[in-house]
Amino acid sequence: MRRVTIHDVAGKAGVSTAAVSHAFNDPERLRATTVTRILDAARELGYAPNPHARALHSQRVGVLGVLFPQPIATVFANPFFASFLEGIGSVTDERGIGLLTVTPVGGSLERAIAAAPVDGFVIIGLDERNADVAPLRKRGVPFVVVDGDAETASSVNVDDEGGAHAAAEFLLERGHREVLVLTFHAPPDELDKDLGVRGRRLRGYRRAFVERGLSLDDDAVVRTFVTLAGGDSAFAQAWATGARPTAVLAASDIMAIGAMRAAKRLGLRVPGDLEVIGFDDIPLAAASDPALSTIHQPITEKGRVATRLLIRELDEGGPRERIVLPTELLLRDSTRAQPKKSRTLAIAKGGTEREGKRTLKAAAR
Amino acid sequence: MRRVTIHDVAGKAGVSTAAVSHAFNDPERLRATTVTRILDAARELGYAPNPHARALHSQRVGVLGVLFPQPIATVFANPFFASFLEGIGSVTDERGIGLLTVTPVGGSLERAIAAAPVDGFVIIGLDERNADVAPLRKRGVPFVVVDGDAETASSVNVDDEGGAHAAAEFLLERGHREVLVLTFHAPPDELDKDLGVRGRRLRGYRRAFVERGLSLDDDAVVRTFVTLAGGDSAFAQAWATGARPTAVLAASDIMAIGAMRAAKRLGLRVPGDLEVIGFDDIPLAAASDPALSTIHQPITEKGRVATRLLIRELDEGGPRERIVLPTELLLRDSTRAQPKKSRTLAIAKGGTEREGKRTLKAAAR
DNA sequence: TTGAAAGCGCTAACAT
DNA sequence: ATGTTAGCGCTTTCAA
Repeated sequence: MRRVTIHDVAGKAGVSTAAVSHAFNDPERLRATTVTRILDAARELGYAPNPHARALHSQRVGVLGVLFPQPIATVFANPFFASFLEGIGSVTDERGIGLLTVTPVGGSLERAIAAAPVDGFVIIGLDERNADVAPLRKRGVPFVVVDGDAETASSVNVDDEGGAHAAAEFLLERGHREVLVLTFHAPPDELDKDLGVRGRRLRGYRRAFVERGLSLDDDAVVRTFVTLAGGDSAFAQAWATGARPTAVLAASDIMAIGAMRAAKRLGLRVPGDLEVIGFDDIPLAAASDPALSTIHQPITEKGRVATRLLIRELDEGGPRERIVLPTELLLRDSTRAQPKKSRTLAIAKGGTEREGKRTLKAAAR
Repeated sequence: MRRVTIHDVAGKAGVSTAAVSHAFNDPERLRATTVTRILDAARELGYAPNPHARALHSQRVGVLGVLFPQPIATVFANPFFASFLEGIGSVTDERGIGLLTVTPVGGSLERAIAAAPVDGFVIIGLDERNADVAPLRKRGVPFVVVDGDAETASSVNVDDEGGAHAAAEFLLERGHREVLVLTFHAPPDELDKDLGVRGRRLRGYRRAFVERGLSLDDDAVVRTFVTLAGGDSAFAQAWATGARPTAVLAASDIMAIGAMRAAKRLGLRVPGDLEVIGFDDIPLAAASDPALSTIHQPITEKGRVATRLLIRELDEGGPRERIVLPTELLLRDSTRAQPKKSRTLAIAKGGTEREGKRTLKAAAR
């Protein structure tokens, strides 16, 4: 069942292949009757242009890649990424372009990057300094970095440090002194450098302590997996080793929810005996029981912004930008009620510098 | 910043383009020193083969498409699809192939299908009879149908009717007579034909009633959106119009969870005043409060099976298969406890015919 | 061991 | 208005 090509159509319609191409791409150039004849022939034959040939010629496939530094199964299992992809998808969809998820092939991103039929990449959670980014440059397609720093490409981040600081500050202000901090395991290549999102959030927590003349002890900081089970076991284990926290700061909602589960099992009431603040505001946060107080970050918007940036760069070679979206403390039911007029207590400062609280855009470099 | 091509490498290494190609794909053919020289040149230049050119020639891109008949934003927002994609992704990942989500472009799937640079499609929720499937044939690439019937392609389904029957039977057996059934809105092209998944589940519920000499009244069946809000408002509205159900059968978990939310708001206790059984067993079902009793279907496995089938067809032109995976009633806390030795009460019969309860494979047609 | 050259299917500049 | 033709970048016979 060989695929029918432009030649077959040309033959059947008694014209050249150029005519067929024109009939599809620029019908005005041809006499109307010819166009009809060609289109009829195409339909009868069931002709559809070969996307690879088209891509080869036009140097454009109409597909964007989203690069994850981890197996694809773990990304779809993660509500955070689902929301992020939702944002990306909403703009690719509206522009009629495709979305390809790109993940390591046999452990290496390089092969995956080289082989991906895409016009550009959105990369998430990968610092530009990362070795995996080199192949991207080789590939010669534009990319934008999300949740990571970049010198030579546009980037989209949120104010992780500000958000974390707001969360810690809230708890400290209320008098908590026994606070358990749950953070991610460091990625293998990063070790203890506290780079990226994890480092920024940790710095935010720590700064709030320091500002009050307190310190965040190392044994109050537990690193674990970014999963329900991770948060659960981390809390349970801390408890088992004698920790008696009155509050939890979790660097991700899913870990926070896990910690709440463990706390409930240990007979603690949330927020009565234990106040908990997560990070991210994934959809599950609002649905958990009790509903999780958290640092909201605009996950979906982040995907949208990054994708628009990439498309603009593709279409017009637009300037690089460095965007930082705001985060905010969102109080729900895992913290004890305050005045509670608005659910939003504070909007963390946008940008790590002194810019206002809205989107921060830095000029091209 | 023009992309470096095989010609550049050939020039730099002082060989022909053919030699460069050989160095990469069949180094044995060349003298070792030549290979090294070529590879060095390639590295220095930062050469990476153009995936489009490669695809054009080999008629293979190494990418599979997943076709959704709906906007991409709604698919990532839906936990069911996330699990499904997780299954697909786990096998594409392990085979080192890419995953492209394909959704309607400007309302039409046809353009999207024609333009997608893929070697084959997994299509979900689209009956083969659907008009949108014709372009797929034109495209000339193999595809497998999930959650839909197919004559000319392989298909993967679950025993929807059996599962639904088991759920209804469980409730009826316990004496419930006022049962509210929540089902999907019919897709526009399907109208009232009760085709596909929706029809099969509804038939399963109905059969359980009929078998006991009861009937499932039309006003006990509410059609709504497959969302939390859909289930919530459907239940609330039924209640408002005087319905006083003692049990709910929901054709999807998310609607079931929505209904529970509405019930709680109305002061009903689940499962005390109201027993609820969902369908699908999405991850959220286990995490809801109370944990949702449901008909488990192997969502992730379905994705895996479909993808393996497709890859086999691609690689070896394997035979078509028609697979039906089993469903089972899974009792958690939204139904009142029974003996409760095992959480699994019954395994619905696999297959709509009389096959056993394991995977049903029909021979090629 | 290496290279020349013919495609793969399509587009578009340039004829006619 | 329609056709000729030269690529796009790579692979792969076939010949040298």
